[in-house]
Amino acid sequence: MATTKARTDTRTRILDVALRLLRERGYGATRVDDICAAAGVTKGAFFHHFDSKEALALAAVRHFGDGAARLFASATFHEENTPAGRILGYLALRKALLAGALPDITCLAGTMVQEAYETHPAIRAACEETIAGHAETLVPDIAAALGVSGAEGEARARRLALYTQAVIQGAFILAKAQGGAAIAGACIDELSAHLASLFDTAKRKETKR
Amino acid sequence: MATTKARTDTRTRILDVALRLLRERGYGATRVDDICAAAGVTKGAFFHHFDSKEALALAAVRHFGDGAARLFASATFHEENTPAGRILGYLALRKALLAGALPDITCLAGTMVQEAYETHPAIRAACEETIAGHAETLVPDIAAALGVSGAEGEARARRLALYTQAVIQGAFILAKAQGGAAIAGACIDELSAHLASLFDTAKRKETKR
DNA sequence: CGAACCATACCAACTGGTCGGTATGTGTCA
DNA sequence: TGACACATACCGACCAGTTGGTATGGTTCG
Repeated sequence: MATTKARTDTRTRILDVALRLLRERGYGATRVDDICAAAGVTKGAFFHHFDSKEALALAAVRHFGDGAARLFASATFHEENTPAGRILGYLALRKALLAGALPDITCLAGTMVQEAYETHPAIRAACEETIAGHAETLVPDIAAALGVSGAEGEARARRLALYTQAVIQGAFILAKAQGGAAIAGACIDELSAHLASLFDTAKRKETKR
Repeated sequence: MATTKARTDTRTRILDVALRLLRERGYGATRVDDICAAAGVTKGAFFHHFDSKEALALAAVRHFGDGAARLFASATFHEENTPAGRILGYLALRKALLAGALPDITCLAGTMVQEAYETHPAIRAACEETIAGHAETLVPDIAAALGVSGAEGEARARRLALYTQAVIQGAFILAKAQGGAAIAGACIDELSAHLASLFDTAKRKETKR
């Protein structure tokens, strides 16, 4: 299986490098040659593994999504014993992840979709899937923390889950504009307070009942 | 003054077209030739008015910011007679502006900064200025609605003003990912409810006192 | 077993087209 | 007449993708 391993290594190396460069420069400004040079492979190898630059971008979004999914799935906030605690723990982790350089902490899907949404439908769809899929992991806990259920309750929870993603994506934009992640931390704090207040109101209603 | 007028016309026509194309495709994917063709001018005219593509992008961000400033300065929400009413009126206007095609309603600064923040410092700075300047127009009313004052109160209001911009920027990203502005409306609704709740709490405290 | 065959992984050089930018000419108006 | 506002034609660098090949390791069959 040496061949399979080598193949995986090279492909993954290209994807890791592409992930970094795409987050730094965006899709249009990232040259295939740059990726090849940074990954230490030739262009022939690149086009052996990926049909086109667009196919690479697609794979990179999925690669990014997979990595993020693994990261959050294995995080400790799941051990909190209330739904509200888990959601606030999730946000605390998101804030903690803001340490580090901007290209390492921002969302590839959010970055690329702005360039791609009108011109590259496949990339747009992959970005949408990544963001929506991540938001979806929050829905059950948000619904439970709000004390809602049924289709309508789930819809409300889903709207809030997407709202959290909007805040985080917007926080990244402000961070990029300001050239530092500080503002993003403040945004996540504000979001945490907002959600805590919503969960608190829900809990009080529940207790009263 | 015919020459001055013609000059202004051409320059403005280029800027208007560039604004549209940059919002549709981003900086990297927008060709100077595309802009020239769409504006009905030749390349010579383009480079007569702008030193480089980057200079055009810079001017386009400022052009966008100027237009937005004019739009919001002349809006009717300023006639609301409470600070909270004006802020919620502002958000209602932002929601109303979501009608129309995505490239027409999204923020050029937020779109371009993602591509430019690492590679084009001048563009990043112009985007930052546009976003921060717009947020700044909200600070006095937010501070008043929160019933805070002094340097610390203003800082709190400024954080909230930036938070509103983060939500709106993030809402645009989700809208682009989903291919429709509906989600952005939901995000602004959530933000409105959050702010209304904050203002309400502040008001109650004030009354009690 | 081992020779013939084949698929996979990768490489280096090249190509055809694109794109930002320039050099130079032309018409117009004060 | 000269300064300004363009137009035309062109350049050189760049860049996604191709081509024609090699090296390696696995599979088949006598």
